[in-house]
Amino acid sequence: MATKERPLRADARDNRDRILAAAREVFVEQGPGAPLEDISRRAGTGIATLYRRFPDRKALTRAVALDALQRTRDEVKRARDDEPTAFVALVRYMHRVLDIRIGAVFPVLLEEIPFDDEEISTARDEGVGIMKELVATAQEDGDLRPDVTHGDVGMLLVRLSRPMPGPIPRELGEELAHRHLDLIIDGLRAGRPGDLGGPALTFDDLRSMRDDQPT
Amino acid sequence: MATKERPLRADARDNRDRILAAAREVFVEQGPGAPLEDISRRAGTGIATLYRRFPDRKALTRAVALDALQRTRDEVKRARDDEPTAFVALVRYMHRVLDIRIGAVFPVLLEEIPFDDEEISTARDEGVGIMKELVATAQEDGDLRPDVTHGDVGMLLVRLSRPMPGPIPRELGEELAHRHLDLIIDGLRAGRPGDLGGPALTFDDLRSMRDDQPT
Amino acid sequence: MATKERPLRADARDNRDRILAAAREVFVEQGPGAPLEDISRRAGTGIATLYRRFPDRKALTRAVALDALQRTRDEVKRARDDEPTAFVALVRYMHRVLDIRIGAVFPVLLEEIPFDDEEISTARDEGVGIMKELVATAQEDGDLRPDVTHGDVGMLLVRLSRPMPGPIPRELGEELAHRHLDLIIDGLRAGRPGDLGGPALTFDDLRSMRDDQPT
Amino acid sequence: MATKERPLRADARDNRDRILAAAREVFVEQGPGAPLEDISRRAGTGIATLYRRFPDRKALTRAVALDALQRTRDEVKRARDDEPTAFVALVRYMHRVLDIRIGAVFPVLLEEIPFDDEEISTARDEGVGIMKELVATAQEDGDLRPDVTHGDVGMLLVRLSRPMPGPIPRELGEELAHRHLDLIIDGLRAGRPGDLGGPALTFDDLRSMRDDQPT
DNA sequence: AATGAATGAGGGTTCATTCAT
DNA sequence: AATGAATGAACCCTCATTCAT
Repeated sequence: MATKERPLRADARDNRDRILAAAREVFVEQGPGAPLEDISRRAGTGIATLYRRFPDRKALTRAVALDALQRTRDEVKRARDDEPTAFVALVRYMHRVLDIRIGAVFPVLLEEIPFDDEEISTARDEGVGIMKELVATAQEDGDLRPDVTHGDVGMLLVRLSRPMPGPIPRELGEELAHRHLDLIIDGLRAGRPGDLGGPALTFDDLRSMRDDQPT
Repeated sequence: MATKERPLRADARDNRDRILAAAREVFVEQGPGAPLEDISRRAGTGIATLYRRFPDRKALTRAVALDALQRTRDEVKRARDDEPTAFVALVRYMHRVLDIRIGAVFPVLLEEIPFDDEEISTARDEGVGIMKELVATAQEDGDLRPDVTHGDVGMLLVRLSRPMPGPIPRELGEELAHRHLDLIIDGLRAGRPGDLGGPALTFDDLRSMRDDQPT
Repeated sequence: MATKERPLRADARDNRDRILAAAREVFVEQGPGAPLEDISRRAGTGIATLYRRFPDRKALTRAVALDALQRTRDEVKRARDDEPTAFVALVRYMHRVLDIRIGAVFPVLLEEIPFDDEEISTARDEGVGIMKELVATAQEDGDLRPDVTHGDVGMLLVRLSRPMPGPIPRELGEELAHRHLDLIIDGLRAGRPGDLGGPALTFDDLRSMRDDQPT
Repeated sequence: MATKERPLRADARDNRDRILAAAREVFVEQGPGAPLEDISRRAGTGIATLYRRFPDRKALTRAVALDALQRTRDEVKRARDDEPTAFVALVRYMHRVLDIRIGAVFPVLLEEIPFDDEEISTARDEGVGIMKELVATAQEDGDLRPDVTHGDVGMLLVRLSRPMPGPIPRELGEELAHRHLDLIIDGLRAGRPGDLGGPALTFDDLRSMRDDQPT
């Protein structure tokens, strides 16, 4: 579904990479609706070059998202492999996700990428799969409260990944996100007094909701 | 300061209220840059009617913000007066704010509203003032962890107020927000293991950031 | 063509007059495209009252123009009757026309009022007719150079009647118009060295041009 | 001061020139508030092309004004250098300005252009300076009446530059303007009977009026 | 292959005109 | 009869996308 591309010439490859990096930055700063010309300018190329690499906004968004999902998957793997307990791995993973900032494109991702996009699905499912295991294990270990789902973990990360509105400088904003994540992590620990109300959703629930929408 | 408006005709009043309600909803769903025509359509009026009531986007934005701030202030007062402990009052207040649910936009609004707008300042300062007291008292009572600030409380509410991206039905989205708030509240309780990193900001810090911006 | 109106009630008559006066002022200040709401506000009535008296902008413009044309005709009559020579009468008439400021609506008048508007035609033709006589007589008297036409006189008045663009205060602008008229009058006197080039047009020429335009 | 523009591509240069020419024409015909879409249509381009060359209405207006001022300055220089007497040079200059024919808009433009725009100031001051000399010399020579100012000359040109309202074909309109200019020139000659009333303004007076406006 | 230029569609805002009180 | 409110059409400007060099 996403193969068959012959390798790009070296300079073209460079351009593609620079555009992707610029897009990541600009999306984080201005949101996923930022003017594409801003992106090409930051990448130091003409707008037409951007369009040669990415046929339209959706393709660019998808590429940024795919990249982020792959990094996310790599991070969760590494966390699982490196850390002594599932809970510690989960904590490390969550902080890394904030750094990757997939939240910047997540809304568009959910709304516009076709369900059967293989590369995307693969990266996401691999990442989610491992995260799901970490959640289960941490609950078995008695470290993570039993009434949260891996869907909660994902959604909380989305909430934290979006930049705070307002005139908060970028660096400070990132520090705040990590601070608030720490706070949430303390709420995730086992032994909390109250039971959680509200719906306990999984990623599969979210996916099937999307498929129901006729929009 | 409410500049000498004579009472509107009944039908005009109705329209104004409907437009305000529609704006609240649409801003939450689409962000504060949403097309004004979407708002007027949802209110069931023509676009020019919206403009007759609110001379430009800023005026409408301000009205939505003011309304939300006033409701918020009323809720925090009621919570303080009705509930047995400061912590319980704080919890109730946070859930109510999610229902008012407009938190997501108001930091953005504050950027666009002149610093010396009296009605806005009054409503905000009253609300924040009481919330600050609740935070302090709950910490003295030993119910709230000592390393969170009232700024954290406000910002967490902002994060929770934005609807999750994707095709999640509105009602479910609200239930999720309350669920995640419960989780966060458990993280706010005293006696948590880890210390919070990151900057401990107050509302005054946020305000002074705004004043520093050259924009 | 413009009779048959039964006399208005006294207060309605008042409103009509106030609106007409306001329109004259506003057209002079803002040009003939000024917002009608500005006019009704200056007249101290609601916009709907204006529309009750004048079904649309054209009707209002026409009324202002008719009023100005009638005053103009009256002025030229009075000048002819009062002054000792045709040239002196012509000079007086020209200065009076500047005060009446018909130029403010003249463009619209020429472009939008139907050719067969009787009241308009009558007032204009009476005024032009007398002016034509004055021109002829002044030329016979040897006071006015023989190569100008009454069309030139009319067109020069139009040029002088339009307000100078830019930030010139209204009063000063009027004084300047009279000053420049004095200068032009000196150019109109008999005994000038050069012959005039260019087309020597009459009002009838202008009228027939209009009728040719398909626009 | 010409902000570092690299030379445009040939086709873009063509478009720019065509848009500028179209703007000149349309502004003269419809006034400086004419729809920009009319201008782009007359230039044979899309509206966005106009906006690519001129970021907003002000920039276009400024470019038209600058172009006219530069041509005017060139004409007055050439007239001064070529003609035997100052008066003859002045006469030639005035006729040339009518051909440039943009006088009608530039006072309005000057309102909208920052006082310290160097290119504009330079072109204008050079042109006005030479014209001022011509006026003074012609008066010393006894050819020009002593009671007119160079401000009068400029303002009369503005009045003549605007097209007559109504359906007068463009060519005829230009011939009329030259005819009326001849008439005015005869009024400007020395030895005229009447003294001029009204305010004798200079360009500096007009400029200071602009600076006084609180608008 | 890379670039800058051109385009059309969309959203903000104003105003002439019609409608309900 | 008089008023204020509501409406749609027009114009400004921005941006995603296509085209010519």
